[in-house]
Amino acid sequence: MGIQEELREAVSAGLATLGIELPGSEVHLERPQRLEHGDWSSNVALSQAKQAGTNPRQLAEELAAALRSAPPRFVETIETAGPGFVNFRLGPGWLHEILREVVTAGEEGYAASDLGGGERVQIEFVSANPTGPVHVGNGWFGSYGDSLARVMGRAGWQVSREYYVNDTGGQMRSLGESLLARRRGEAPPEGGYQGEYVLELASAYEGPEDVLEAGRWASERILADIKTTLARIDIHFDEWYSQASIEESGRVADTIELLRQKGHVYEEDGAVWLRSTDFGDSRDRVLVKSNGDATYLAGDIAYHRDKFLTRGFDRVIDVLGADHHGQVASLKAGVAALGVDPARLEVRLGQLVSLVGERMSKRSGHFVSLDFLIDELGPDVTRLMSLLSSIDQATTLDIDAAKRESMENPVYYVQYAYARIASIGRVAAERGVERCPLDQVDLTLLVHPRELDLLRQLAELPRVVAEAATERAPYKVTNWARALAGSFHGFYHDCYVMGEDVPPRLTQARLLLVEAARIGLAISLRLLGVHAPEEM
RNA sequence: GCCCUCGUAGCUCAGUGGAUAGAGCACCGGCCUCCGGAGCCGGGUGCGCAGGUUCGAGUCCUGCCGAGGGCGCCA
Repeated sequence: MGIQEELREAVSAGLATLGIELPGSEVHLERPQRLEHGDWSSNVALSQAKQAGTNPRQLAEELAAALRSAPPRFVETIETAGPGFVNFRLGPGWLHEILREVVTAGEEGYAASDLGGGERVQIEFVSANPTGPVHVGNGWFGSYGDSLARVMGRAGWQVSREYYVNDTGGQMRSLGESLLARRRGEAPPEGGYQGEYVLELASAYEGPEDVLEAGRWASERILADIKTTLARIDIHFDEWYSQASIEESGRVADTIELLRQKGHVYEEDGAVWLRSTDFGDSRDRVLVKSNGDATYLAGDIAYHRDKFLTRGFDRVIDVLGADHHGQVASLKAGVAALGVDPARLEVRLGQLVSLVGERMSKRSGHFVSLDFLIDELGPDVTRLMSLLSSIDQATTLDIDAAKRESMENPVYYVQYAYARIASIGRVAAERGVERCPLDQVDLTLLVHPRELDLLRQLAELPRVVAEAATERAPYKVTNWARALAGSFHGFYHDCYVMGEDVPPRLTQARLLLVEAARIGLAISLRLLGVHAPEEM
């Protein structure tokens, strides 16, 4: 049982002596923002006072008194403060226990959990149309989706990463027309693809003057480039799922038939409609156009039928740009019509990324490619920039500013901490200082405020990873990594590991602390997809 | 017109209904005899506006203002 659970149980027991029944699992505990408020704090007196028929301050006082008579482990003082908080100040022992835990669990085990209970979740992200290079926005949500997958994986979900490849007729034809036009030395048709890349592809194309075949050929080349680009920022997929394959296999028609059998479909004006209003949509939607073609929605429903009913994912998370907001209700309705609980489909809409003075559009050819951004900033900066804040936050990226600031960038701040740790290791090796086994190190020597601050930070990582997973918010890991790096730099400055006046036993304890910091940083950087460099 | 998301320091952003709202950047001062100065220490009244809910609101509700996005037999 960790210290947090022990405190919860103690509070629960203390409340019981006052005639208030509240299970330990429901006791709210938090780490106060200010150190003067102790190491742990509970607001139960505030939340329970009303039911108990007393005022919060009085209840807090009574609870504190009850707890003082049988203080939990490591607790040194119990105080009441503010409107009725009960604050616990702990001795450094609990932090030494954390240190032991971090080093024992190591890079693979620390902050890993079974929170997801092995639930099979598919995360679909990027899914950019293979009609042109991926742009900055794709990379932004790509980093998000990939790090979310890493975070949820560490928190006990069984995660699969998927890219939906939109390689169906209409777009392939348009791409093919643009390609063939370029090969003939003409401008692409109205509404075609104007980008430079089409010109390059056209000069390499040696196939027949067939629009569809030219389009398919081009999209394959483009998709290969997309894979290469995403791999530069360490994004890889378990599955590249072809939309055309669903159509060609007849599963779209099949799905529409299934919906018809379930009575959710009707015909009007020569088209086939889904009665999506029965499932919360604002209007009914067309599944088959009057010209006989299936709509995008029909394909998307068939695709999600495959996700849920054929492949059997417990949960599906679609990461989309906010510009896809309009299709969410229809897709959820379609899923519900199939008999799948729509709550199992989670759509994360990311606010759009804009660039200073740029308007991105693939068709017009005006966009900043992800490759360009990586060339400018490097893979680590590119990746971390997009994981600096919530995807609910609309951002305007200023590439020039990012370059100017690159030496002051948070990435370097964090990586520098890692490099310093590695450097300590090298110096220790040079001086022949070897690390003792864990059970021979006297951790009680670690009492410097900087040391304890670093340990407090390390203690947070399991909670941060769990929160990042359940809230689908990998940027929380970024915040933690920055905070840990800050704690480490402070420690590094004030606490020499192998300084002249540092006794060997303290050196040993600090070496272990440094190793724990390294483990924490390595874990967080790996979750973020950023390198942990030995040197810079 | 209707719907969704977002408005926090000069800038980029944190902030499970809790205590004196925090970081980084930029700006101004300090700090190298020892493990990397890409570092450390100090310098700060800003929650778009107005109501409401309650012991307590940056956080929840309503309205307004502002920004972005959506409302196709496009994908």
